[in-house]
Amino acid sequence: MTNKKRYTVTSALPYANGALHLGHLAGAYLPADIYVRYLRLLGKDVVFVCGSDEHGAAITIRAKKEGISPRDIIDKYHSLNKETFERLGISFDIYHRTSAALHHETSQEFFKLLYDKGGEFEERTNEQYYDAEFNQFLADRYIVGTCPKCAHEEAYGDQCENCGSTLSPRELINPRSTLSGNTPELKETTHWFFKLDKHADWLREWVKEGTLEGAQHHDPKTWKNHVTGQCLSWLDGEDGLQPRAITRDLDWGIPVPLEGAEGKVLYVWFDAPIGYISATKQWAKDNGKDWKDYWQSEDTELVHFIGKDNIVFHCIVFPAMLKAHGDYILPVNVPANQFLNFEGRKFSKSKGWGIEQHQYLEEFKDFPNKEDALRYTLIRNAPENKDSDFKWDEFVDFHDNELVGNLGNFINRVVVLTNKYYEGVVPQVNSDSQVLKDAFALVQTFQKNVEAFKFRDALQTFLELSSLGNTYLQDVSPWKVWKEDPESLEVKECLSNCIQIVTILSVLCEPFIPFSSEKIRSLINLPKVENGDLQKLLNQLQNKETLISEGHQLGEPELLFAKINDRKDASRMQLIEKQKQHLEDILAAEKANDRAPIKPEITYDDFVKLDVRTGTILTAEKVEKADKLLKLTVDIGLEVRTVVSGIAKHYKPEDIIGQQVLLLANLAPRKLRGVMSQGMILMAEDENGKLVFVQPGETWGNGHQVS
RNA sequence: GGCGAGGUAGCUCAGCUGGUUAGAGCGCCAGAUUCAUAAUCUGGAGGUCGAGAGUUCAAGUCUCUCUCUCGCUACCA
Repeated sequence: MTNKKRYTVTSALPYANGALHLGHLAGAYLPADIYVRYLRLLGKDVVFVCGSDEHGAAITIRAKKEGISPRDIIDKYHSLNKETFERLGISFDIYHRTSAALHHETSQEFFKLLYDKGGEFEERTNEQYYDAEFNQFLADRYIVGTCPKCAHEEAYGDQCENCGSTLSPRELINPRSTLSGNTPELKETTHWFFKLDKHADWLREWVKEGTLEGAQHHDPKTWKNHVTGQCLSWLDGEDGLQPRAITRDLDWGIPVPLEGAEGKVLYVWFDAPIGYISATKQWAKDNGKDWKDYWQSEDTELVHFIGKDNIVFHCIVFPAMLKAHGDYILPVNVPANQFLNFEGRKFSKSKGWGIEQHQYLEEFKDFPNKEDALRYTLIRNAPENKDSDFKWDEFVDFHDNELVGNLGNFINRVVVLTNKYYEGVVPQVNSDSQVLKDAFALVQTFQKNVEAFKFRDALQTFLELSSLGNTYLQDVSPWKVWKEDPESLEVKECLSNCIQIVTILSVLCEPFIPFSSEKIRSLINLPKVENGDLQKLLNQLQNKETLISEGHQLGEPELLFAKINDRKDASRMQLIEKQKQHLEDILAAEKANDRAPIKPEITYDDFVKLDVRTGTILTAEKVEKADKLLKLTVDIGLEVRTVVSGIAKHYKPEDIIGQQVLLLANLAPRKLRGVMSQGMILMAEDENGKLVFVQPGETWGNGHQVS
């Protein structure tokens, strides 16, 4: 954290074509929310913006296929995501949308300014395939056709998956649109490209050294390794930076603000990051602020929170745009997170693997602490520097051990004891005791961690503070002293110190578990934490002032958190078991469905076209520069064939010499990794992908037919 | 094969620019305690830091080689 006057914090704009899952939350939204809430607690001037990214071909295509309008789709997901974030306590100052008129204007102005300035864009005209029925130009992957190299009939416009050739759509024989199935026509079209390449030099210096035009802009050591690494691999990559198209032929998006550019819109990655700016504008308008203070003032720190898939856009492309424009500040940090997996696998919507944010809220609607339980677990195990894994068992452990056993229990002990001994009134205070000094030290460590975007460590430090309280309480054991002497000063001091610690906890936890913070405050009968409260607390600790004064009346004891693994009430554990069962069902279903369905019927004539022969492997060797390929020579009686087979992962060359096999002998020859393969070895594959030779059941001569 | 990340206690992981007996949490074992949601506190066991070589007075920490894992990618089935 720099000591700037203002802070502009952004979270990646979600694409309004679907719901978000826990990985998104852990990656870009929760960390940003924590940082922002922390800044607010310090009394900083901060704006936290986000919103829906609502343009792009995926939305129009889906709309056409479903027979609804793009507007229907974006409205649905915009409200779903906005509302879900709210319910989870993600405290955006504004959740805007890129379909808003203000955003269209802002993007067009931005484009126009770069265009008029000259030197930033170039125009390129070429012919592209066009689907007349769907009335749009086709991206490469929306075109299929016959591969010119291997005659595979389902090759994509950019690549043939059969022979691996890199293709361009024009090379396909019999191209078809995947939208309408029709043959697309070629049409000439013009697009604008942003000359990213001309920005490479200063970008490299900016990323590597943190300097901008000779001046120190940020400390590059504060950037995460994987962020810097990925940027440099782009900047120093084989082809370096290339001009990138920033327009598309589409009827859904922001029209290119130029004469003769009808039917063209700004491409998503040009338009989406500008969404941060337009969101800020709208917020400023609604709140009587000047948006320029937050984007064009050197006194402002800009931070983008994103997932690792977005690093290049936020560390290279968008900064280049901002710099090209000239009036804008650049991000001081882009603390991108890696990915969160779910129970050992990637989130997969189609397979039902994982859980979406709104689903979680729905499934756990009867769980008392659902928002903070989730926030806590996701941060506790956030993919800050490497991919991490969400597990239900850990969710239960973290919740029950740390939130309930450590934090909740400490607070409860303190409130119960104070109520028992002093009717809930804060006893005599000594704000200069050692335990409070220790607590202050932990608060400072906590701050250091948050400011370095180490939220996992911050949470751990937070928990250490709660542990400090438990240990202290145990050491003094006021319940023992009390039995001897109910008027003991030691007991009063101990409990008062504990109450001070609870007060600190109630503030520190607010960025992470805001709902619980409020509950803790009500237990100690203080108002909800508000902006600047942490700063106030720091000053008080520094000056050894009391945080909560003698005579203050606490609230009634009440349990903060309910254990999940509760012997008296199984209901919460059942929620978890249900989730785990759901995953097991998916796995079981996968296993059951693993046998591929029977292919479409063929005739006997089709079958007899195959010439399968018995054979024996004579020699085998690895094919160079290929992990899976073995080059075999196979004796099929009449002749010896050279066959390349993808079995290197399953068999060592020396182990299969003499192996009897079945060979598809009349398959068209094909070159693989430079070796001509004359036929194909028949293999059987099980559900784990294990391959095994298919062979005659007894020793058999070579060259006999299989029928 | 290429690119990237990584192999540190049973599990999940910290260990920055090389420097005293390698750490935390969970789990396990033992004990203390009863204010508290079978919570808490204390102590203990457990690691030749993937393998080998090298640089160095000194290496999880630097260099090289090898090996294995994961992701992307290429080649497949």
